[in-house]
Amino acid sequence: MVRRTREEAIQTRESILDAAEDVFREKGVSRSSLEEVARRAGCTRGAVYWHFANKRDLLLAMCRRMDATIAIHREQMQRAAVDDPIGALRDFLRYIVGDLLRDPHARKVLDIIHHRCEYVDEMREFTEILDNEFDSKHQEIEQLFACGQARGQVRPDLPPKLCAKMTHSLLGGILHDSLQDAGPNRRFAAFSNMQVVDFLFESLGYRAAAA
Amino acid sequence: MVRRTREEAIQTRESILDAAEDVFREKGVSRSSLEEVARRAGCTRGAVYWHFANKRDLLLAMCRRMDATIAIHREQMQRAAVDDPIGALRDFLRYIVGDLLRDPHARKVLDIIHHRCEYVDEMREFTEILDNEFDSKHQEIEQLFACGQARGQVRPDLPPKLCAKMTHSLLGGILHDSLQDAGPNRRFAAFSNMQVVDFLFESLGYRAAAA
DNA sequence: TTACAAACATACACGGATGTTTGTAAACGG
DNA sequence: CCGTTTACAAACATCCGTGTATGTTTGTAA
Repeated sequence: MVRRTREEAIQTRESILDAAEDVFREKGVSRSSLEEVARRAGCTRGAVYWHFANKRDLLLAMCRRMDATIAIHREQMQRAAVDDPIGALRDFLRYIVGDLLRDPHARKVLDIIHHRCEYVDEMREFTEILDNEFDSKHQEIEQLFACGQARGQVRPDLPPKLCAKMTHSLLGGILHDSLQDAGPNRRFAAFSNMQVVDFLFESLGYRAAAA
Repeated sequence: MVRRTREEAIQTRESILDAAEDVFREKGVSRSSLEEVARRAGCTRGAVYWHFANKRDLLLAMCRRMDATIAIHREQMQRAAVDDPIGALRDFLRYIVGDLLRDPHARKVLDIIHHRCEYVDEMREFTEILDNEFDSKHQEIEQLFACGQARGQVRPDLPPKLCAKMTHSLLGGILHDSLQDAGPNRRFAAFSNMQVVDFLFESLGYRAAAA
């Protein structure tokens, strides 16, 4: 059985990506071989190399696949930020620590790039993908706080840079923590994280935008 | 030249550890060979295998060497916590984001175990070492907040669990962030991190212990 | 129906890293 | 002063994963 139809080929590609998520998560990226990924996907390395240039390319595709989900919410936030910057930011964070961290696919990929992958020269691109979503969003977050503060949504005595750093670091820490435990206490963790986010915005003196 | 004196042997061991810090940080743990570590240390793999069982053992020793520094401060905190739990905790955090993050050795090692290393089965021990200092200190931190709250050092309406999660996540995020940039803006980052810590405790309603 | 190309499977070549073994000179204790 | 052990260097055996090249079958368009 070779030369599948186009649909079947796409299915193969997806199953390779799925398998990679599992294998990478279990063994770590560098310690897992494309051979095992192929086995887990029910094909051979031939198929893997047909769909992807190498392991790095596979990992990249894996990231991009789940990145699509986040991107939608991020764009939505940017639109909402026009007339409620802080509220939009808060909602985005609530989405991340809520829905996103409850999605198994997203959890795996995030776990991989956070704890199962070594960041070094060639891997720079990955950092940038993540950066686009969370990290180095610093500038944008700071901007949002500046706008929000001008509208009286934030405590006036807090420098936007401090607010941004606070928000950014906290989110990073929450991700770091809650990606570790895949146990049955995930629900609680997600709930608790939500509380943390809410407390943050309360501390920053957030009040809903006066439309 | 072989068979050095005892002192020289110790020096060799240290230089291997130093070299490992650099190599691991540059290439990532799995992508760096013991051969290169040896070269960088001015010896051969023979010396490395004499002092350490394998790469994993070397990494472990590396972690322990710098862990010693932190342990001292942690014990000091535990003593100080007896009559000022929250203040002691705050000082400990200030030490971490201040002095510790300014120490080049500590920065390298922390960077390695945070971003240059894949956490998987065998690496569990490392997580535990780190956990002892920062992570899963959750229980202890929560305990401190409970005590502190009983003494009126913390806003009475905040659950200790929330305070702990807040503190813990924030610290994790700060470490994550500030280990990334080794640029000239490190000073500023350290300063800024200090502000973040202070703001956290202010938000939690911290007030000095009434001795 | 033929001819081509897609979608793989199989086989091969290669390097690079690891762990181990052996050699060896100098320090050290008696 | 001599045997033993220390502290390595050098050489060896081995394996594992990667990348690539080649083979094979089947959709599919002309």
